[in-house]
This record gives sequence, structure tokens and C-alpha cells, in this order.
Amino acid sequence: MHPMTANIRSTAKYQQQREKAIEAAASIFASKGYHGASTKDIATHLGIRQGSLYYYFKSKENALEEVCLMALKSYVGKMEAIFDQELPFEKKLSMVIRAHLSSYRENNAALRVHNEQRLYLPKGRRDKLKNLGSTYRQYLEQIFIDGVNKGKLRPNLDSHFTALSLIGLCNYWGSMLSRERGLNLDETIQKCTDITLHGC
Amino acid sequence: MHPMTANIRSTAKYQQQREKAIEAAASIFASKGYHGASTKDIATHLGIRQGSLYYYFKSKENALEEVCLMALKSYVGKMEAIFDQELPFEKKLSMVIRAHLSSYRENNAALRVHNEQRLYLPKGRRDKLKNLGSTYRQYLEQIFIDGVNKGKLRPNLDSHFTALSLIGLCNYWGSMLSRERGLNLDETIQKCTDITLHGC
DNA sequence: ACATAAATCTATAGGATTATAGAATTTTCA
DNA sequence: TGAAAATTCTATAATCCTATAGATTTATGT
Repeated sequence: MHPMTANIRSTAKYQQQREKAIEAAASIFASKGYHGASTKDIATHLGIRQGSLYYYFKSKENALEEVCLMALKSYVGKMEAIFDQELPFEKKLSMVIRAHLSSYRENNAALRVHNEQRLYLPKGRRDKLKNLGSTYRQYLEQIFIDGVNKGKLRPNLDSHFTALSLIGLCNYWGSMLSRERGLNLDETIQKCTDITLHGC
Repeated sequence: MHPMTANIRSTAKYQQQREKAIEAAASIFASKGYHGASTKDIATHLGIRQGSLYYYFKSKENALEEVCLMALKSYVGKMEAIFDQELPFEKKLSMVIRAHLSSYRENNAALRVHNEQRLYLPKGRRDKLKNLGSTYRQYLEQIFIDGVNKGKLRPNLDSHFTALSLIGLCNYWGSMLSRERGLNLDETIQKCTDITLHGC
């Protein structure tokens, strides 16, 4: 039988293997890009045949969708965990940066795929991603707002702009960390935190 | 006759039309990605037939190469012009940021293609790009080093890290500016300069 | 106006790709 | 063990894509 049935039933084993399929897709999409990767590449990486992949995904596009969703969910989850703690601003900031950068260093291919390939999804298929991304941004923004309110940051700070800039900075260094093995993670975290706080 | 001959002869008209071909390729690659774009897309955008495109490019890969080179050359050119002027650090910094961001806003598709698609070129084909990119980085780094030497920046500043971070920041906001038409250019330049100088 | 060169066109070889249908195999569990 | 369900396989239709060869049209310069 084929996917439709399986998706409804959703065995534990099915879900587990599906997760592996998403990871395989993430890995292939990350190295070859969405359009550059073929369903055969992904299937081979999983150890099955091209046609069998459609037992787990409705389409190649659906695979990209799932990869991006998986990445963002874990990303937002980490952020929530940090946000909920009662910690001084500087500590929270460096924890967020650590979470972001170490995700990349652990070669979280899915996160890279989300950042680099999500725009190849048709607009309608990006709504959930937008919402999750927006949630993340709002948490980060709130951390800056709290910092301002507690007098730790200058009062005229544009928290929205700052949050986005930090995301941009982390994506840049994260992508660097996942490509350049020589780069030191802790040092990079330290420097990103420092430049965000104090500029130059 | 075909390309080989033409490439050697290189009429003025040929060069001019070739430039248009590179721009068309840039525009298509920027919106669909390298692998997602077809040579037919590019040709159609130029108003010629798919096969005729090979009068201007040896291969699709060669087209990507030329797009990236064109982008980087103009990018480095602008930087050199700024670098050579005798100006205070803050002014130079904001000029560099303006040059970078306004390139994106002018919808310089080629620059986006370089940033987002150059890794799809085989390693051997990226040497020139690496050198140009490295030149750009060195100029920027030198601007920070000069700032330190003149006592305008803290003496322990890591100029290399700072230069790369600024490039990452500008690529992020640049890409944003080219996608979100509502975003104000001057304001973004101002805020990028400010956050780079002072952090938060 | 004519010969030559430049630019574009048509047609196609040779592959590769996605998605589907239905057969074959493996698992599960009563 | 044996029937039903789950998983994977094979084969293929229907496109689509790059690159090339050679014909055709357009431009140039004398």
C-alpha cells in the first residue's frame, strides 16, 4: 500500500523511518541545493530505491517542506527553553547565540536548508515557516526589550532591527562553522556576543 | 560560426550583447537558483532561443561563473574607490555599507547570485572568485585596522572577525532590501552603521 | 550590391528526473 | 503458522534539459 494509508495510520516505526528520510533529504538538500538534488540522491543516501521514497513523501517539494519545518521547530524549541529561564540579559544573549551556532556546528543540515532553500517553496507552502520564524524573532526581540527595560541597553535601541541583525550574523557565522572545520566554536560564540553587545 | 571564433574576435557589439546575456543569467539565477533555472529561461529573458545562448556561453556553468565574476569585480571596484579616499573612519564605514546595500537595492541580481549560488561551481572554478572576495575583505579589514591605529576603535579589536561580520550583516540586509520593497534604504544604512559601531 | 563575417535559428542526440502503478518481499500478531 | 498489513522493489510514462551541428538570416564594409 501507499503513503496515504500509512500517513493516517502512522506506525511508530513509520514515524521513525520517516524522520530518517527527512534527515537524509536535509543532508542532500544542504549539499546540492533543492533543485540540484534528485530524489534518487536522497533515496540512495537512505539505502532505498528512488521510487520507495514516495512512501514517505508526497513529492519532492513536500520533502523540502518537512525539512524546513523540522529545523524551525527545534530552533524555536531551544529558544523557548532559554527564554523561559530567569537570567541576566548578557547570559541569555550568549545562550541564544550558542544555541544558534552549535546547531550549525552539529551540522544541522536542516537549518541550513531552511535558510538557503526555503524560498524555492511556493508562497502558499511557506506560511507555517513564516509563523515559526516570526515566533523566534519575537522571542529574541523580547529579550532585547527586556534588556532595555532593565537599563542594560541604551533606551533608544531598535529591538526589531537588532534581533534581525543578530539572526543575520548568526546565520553567516553558522554557515561558516558548518563549512570551515578549523573554526573554533566557543571563540566564535564569544566574539559574536561581544560584537553584538559592544560593536567595534 | 560559433563561440570559439567569436570569443577571440570579440566585436564591440558582441561584448555588449554578452553583457546583456550575463545580466539575464543573473536575473534568472537570482530568482530560480542555479539548478532551478534552465538555459531556456535565460534565453527567453534575452529574447533569443535556447540554443543561441551558447553563442555567448561555453556552458551553463560558465554563465554562472561570469555572473559571479561580474558581480565581484564591480563590488571590489566600489570598495577600492572608497578605500583610496582620505576620510575619517566613520565616514568610510558608512560609505562601504551604503555601497554594499545600494548594490542590492538597485537589484543587483549578480551580487545575490554570487552569495547564494557560487558554491554550485566546482572548486577549481572558484579560485578567481576567492581571490576577489579576499581582496575585498582585506580592504575592509584595513579600514578597521586604520580605525584602531587612529584610536577611534578599541585597541583589542579583531579586525578580521569584524570585517567578516560586517559582510555577513550587509548580505543579510542586502538580501532583505532586494526582497522587501517597503524597507527604507537610508534608514537601513544608518542602522547598520550604528549597530556596527556601537552594538546594542 | 556583393562577399564575408556575425548572429540567430531549427532540430536533435543523449540523458536525467519526477511520480505512479502494481508486483514482490518482509513484518506483525492472532 | 498463516493471513493481513507494512515496506520496498521494478518498470515506465511523460517531461524536461544541456549541448552541438548545420542551416538560415542579418549586418558590415568595400
